Amino acid sequence: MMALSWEKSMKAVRQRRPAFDRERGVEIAEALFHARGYDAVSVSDLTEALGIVPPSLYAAYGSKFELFERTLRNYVANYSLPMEELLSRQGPPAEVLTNLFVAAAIHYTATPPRLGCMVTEAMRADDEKAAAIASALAEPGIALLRTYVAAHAPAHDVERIVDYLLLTLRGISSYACLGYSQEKLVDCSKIAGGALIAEFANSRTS
Amino acid sequence: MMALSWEKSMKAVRQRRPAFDRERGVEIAEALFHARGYDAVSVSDLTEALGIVPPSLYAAYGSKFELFERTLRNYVANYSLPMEELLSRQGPPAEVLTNLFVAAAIHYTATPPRLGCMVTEAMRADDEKAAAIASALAEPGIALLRTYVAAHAPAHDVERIVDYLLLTLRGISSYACLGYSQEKLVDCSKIAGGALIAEFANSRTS
DNA sequence: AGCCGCATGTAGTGATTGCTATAAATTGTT
DNA sequence: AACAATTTATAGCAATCACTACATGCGGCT
Repeated sequence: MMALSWEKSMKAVRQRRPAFDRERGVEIAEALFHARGYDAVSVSDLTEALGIVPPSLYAAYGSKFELFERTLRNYVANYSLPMEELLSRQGPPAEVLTNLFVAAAIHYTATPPRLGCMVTEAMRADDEKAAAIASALAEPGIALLRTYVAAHAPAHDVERIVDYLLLTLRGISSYACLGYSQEKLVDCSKIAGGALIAEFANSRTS
Repeated sequence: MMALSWEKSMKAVRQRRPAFDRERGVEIAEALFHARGYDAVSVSDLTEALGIVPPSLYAAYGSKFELFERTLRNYVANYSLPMEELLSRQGPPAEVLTNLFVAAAIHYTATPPRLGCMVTEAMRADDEKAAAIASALAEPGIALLRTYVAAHAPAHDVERIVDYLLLTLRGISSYACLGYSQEKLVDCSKIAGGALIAEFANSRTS
C-alpha cells in the first residue's frame, strides 16, 4: 500500500502499451452512427467495424452510449456546419442566412453515406439518452443563430425567425438523409431563403 | 364433462362473437405506431395494448409489418392532412399553400401524443420495408401537390417548388414530433409561406 | 529473470426481438 | 348434439440486444 503511490506516479508518466487507437475508433464509429443512426447501429456492428471484441470496446469507451457521445462531440468539433464562420460574413441578414441554408444543403450532401446533420438527426433517436445528448450538443449552434438574429431583427421577431431557421435546416437535413440530390436541396434552400427578405425588411441590414 | 356443454351454451349466449375486432385493433396499433414509430414499438407492446397474445396478432394481421401497413393506410384514409380539400380553395397559390403549411402545423400538433405526420415520419424508419411502404403511401399526396403547382407555375419551376413544399412540411412534422408548440409551428408556417410569394410572382394567380 | 498491470480474447450473461408449433377452446353449421 | 372450421392460449423457438466474468498473454518495470 505504501508503494502504491510510487507506482502510480511512474505509470502516470508513460503509457504502457500503444494499445487500441481510440481516436481512430471514434472516427470509424462516427461513420457508422452518422450513416445509420444510434438505434440502428449495434455493438456488434461497432466491434466488427473497429476490429475489436466487445470487452475492448467497453474498456475503451465505457458503453455504446458513451462511444456515441464521443462521436457526436467529435462531429460537432470537426465536421459540423461552420456556423460561426457562415454567420460572420458581411451583408444583409437575409442574404447571409440564405447562404447558410445553401451551405447546409451542400454540407449535408457532400460526403455520402454520411448524409444530413448528425446532431439534428440524432435528436430524433428512439433512445432517450441519445436524443437528449444530441439536443444538448445542438444548443451552442442554436445560440449562435439566436445571437445573430437578435443583432439584426427586432426583439419580438427573434424567436419566430430562429424557429424558422431551425425548422428549415431540419428539413434540409432530413431530405438529405432521404437521398435528395445536392442540386435539389440547394434550390430548396434558395427558395426558403426568400422568406427571410420580408422578415428582415424592417430591420437594420448589417 | 357433461356440465361443460351446459357452460358452453351459456357462454355462447353471453358472447356470440368473441372474435377479435381487427378494425379496433388497427386503431389501437395506429396510436402506438404514430406516437413512437415502427422501430420503437415491439410486438409485445402491441399484443399488450390489444389485449391479445402473439398468435392472435399474427392470425389477424400476418406480421408486425403488415399490421403497420394497415395502420398507415388507415391513417392516410382517415387522419392525414386533407390535402385535396386544402388545395381546392380559391385564391392566390402563395396564399393557398401558406394556408396548407398552417393547416399542417395545426394538424400535426392537434392530438398529442400522435404528433407529426405518421407517413412522413415513417419514411425515416430504420426498418427498410416500413420506410418503403411509407414512401409509397406518401406518393398520392405528393402527386396532388405537384398537380396543383403545375397548374399555377411555369413548368420549369414546378419541381423546385414542390420540393420546397415537401421540405417545409417535413420540417413542420419533425418539429411537431420534437414537441414544439402549435403556436411556434404556425408562426414558422407563415414565414415559410412568405417564400412562395416570390415564386409565384410571375404566374397566373388562379 | 520475475513481477505487475493492462488490454485483449473466450465465452457467455439475462433480456428482448419477431415469430410459431401445438393443442385446447369456441364458433357456426349440420 | 356432433362436426368442422376458426380462434385462442400455452409455451417456446432461434436470433440478437447490450454487456461482462474470467483467463490468457503481452509489455514495461525493477
